[in-house]
Amino acid sequence: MARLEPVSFIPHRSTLDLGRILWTPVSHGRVINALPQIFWAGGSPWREANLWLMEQAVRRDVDIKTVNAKATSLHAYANWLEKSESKWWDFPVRKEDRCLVRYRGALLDARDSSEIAPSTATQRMRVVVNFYRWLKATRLLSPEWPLWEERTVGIHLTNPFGFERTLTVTTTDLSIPNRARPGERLEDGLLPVSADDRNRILTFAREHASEELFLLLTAGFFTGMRLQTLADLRIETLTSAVPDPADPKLYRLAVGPGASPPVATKFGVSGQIWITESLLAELLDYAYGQRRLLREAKASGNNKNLLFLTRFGNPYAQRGSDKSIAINVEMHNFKKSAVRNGIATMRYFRFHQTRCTFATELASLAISIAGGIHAVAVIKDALLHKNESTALKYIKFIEKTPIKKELANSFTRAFLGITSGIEETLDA
DNA sequence: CGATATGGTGAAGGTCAATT
DNA sequence: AATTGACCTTCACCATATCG
Repeated sequence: MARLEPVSFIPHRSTLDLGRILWTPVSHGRVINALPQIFWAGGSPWREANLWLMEQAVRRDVDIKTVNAKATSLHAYANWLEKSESKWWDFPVRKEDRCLVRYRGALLDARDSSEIAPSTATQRMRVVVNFYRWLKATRLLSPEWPLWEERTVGIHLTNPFGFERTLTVTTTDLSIPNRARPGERLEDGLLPVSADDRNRILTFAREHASEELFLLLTAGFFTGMRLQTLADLRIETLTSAVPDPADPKLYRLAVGPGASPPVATKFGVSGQIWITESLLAELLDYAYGQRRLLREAKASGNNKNLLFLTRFGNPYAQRGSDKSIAINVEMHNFKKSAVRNGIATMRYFRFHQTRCTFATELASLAISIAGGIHAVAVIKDALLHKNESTALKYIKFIEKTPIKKELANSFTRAFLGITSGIEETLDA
């Protein structure tokens, strides 16, 4: 197996001094801490690939994360080359014998047998083709035959204001289109859980999970906030909640970089999140409870006002990134224990499904009261979506799924105000 | 299409307190 | 005081959805 290793790299310049080559650090160069480099199983580096990665890493306009993502794709290719005993420069006359064509086939097989997701197959092929483009441009590879056939296609984009423009891109006959799998999928490819399952999950969490996870799940199911946002909620976010004009039982929380205090959101969207009076009260209860105050005491300065802290007083959202590994891990264990205890639907449960479930419930309620078009506005508003298209997916999903709703459930009662309120404002 | 944000996972490592 | 084990966090890595 080929290896992928991060290497520390300082840019140098070579000068000739009395016939000797001297290497001096480039004065404006940056140190690259984790430059990914690929090594073959025998231990020798894949020089061409590593040079390509390095060239991108020194560019200011490319994020090192992107270089890493590319290295991962190229690493997968290197492994395939070794496993299939192919050489990366092997381009014989027969098209089906060429390494790129055979790699494409291997990716398609892996995709069709569900080893990798369709988007991963697409990504891997794209990166490899990019790499070969660079190889050709730098003359590191000068094959006798063309590696692929290129053509130009236009991609239609619609911006949030409804203007259309066309993006012209070059594609090859090797690229793998990302066909969506059959079956309805929503944001992040997740399916919502039923109201019954939601209640079962929350009941189980109340008994078998930490108080923090229980509250996070509850908040996720009833506000639709992402884990990242929940983990970054501040006490002041709760205390400065304002009642919604549409219904005094509903409050709104300000989140995003524009809120005060700021709360993390995906793509830095600022906006207002709906929360029911009772859930808000429960969170505030927890905020001033002994359990959380003990954690607050251990927290450092600007973390003290976080609503959710680990038992060491650390934020659940990992510093310097948007991950929340502590929660991931507890979710993982929670899932296992739930499955052991007979909640079979928990096997494939992801935290993000709480958001998806919220959106779906809200969508079906909004449709039944205000109709599809108003429902799009409600969903977009509640989930802080940038584009209507994402909200529309939920609506389409609901319209295709027979809704067996118990109209008197608590969710409906709680959110009646939102939908009827929107209807009034839109009618006015 | 290309770039990147997001978050899921196994394994290693850390913390704490009961037990030896 | 050292050991042990439950519970938890962190590290390193990976897949994949989404934006322009």
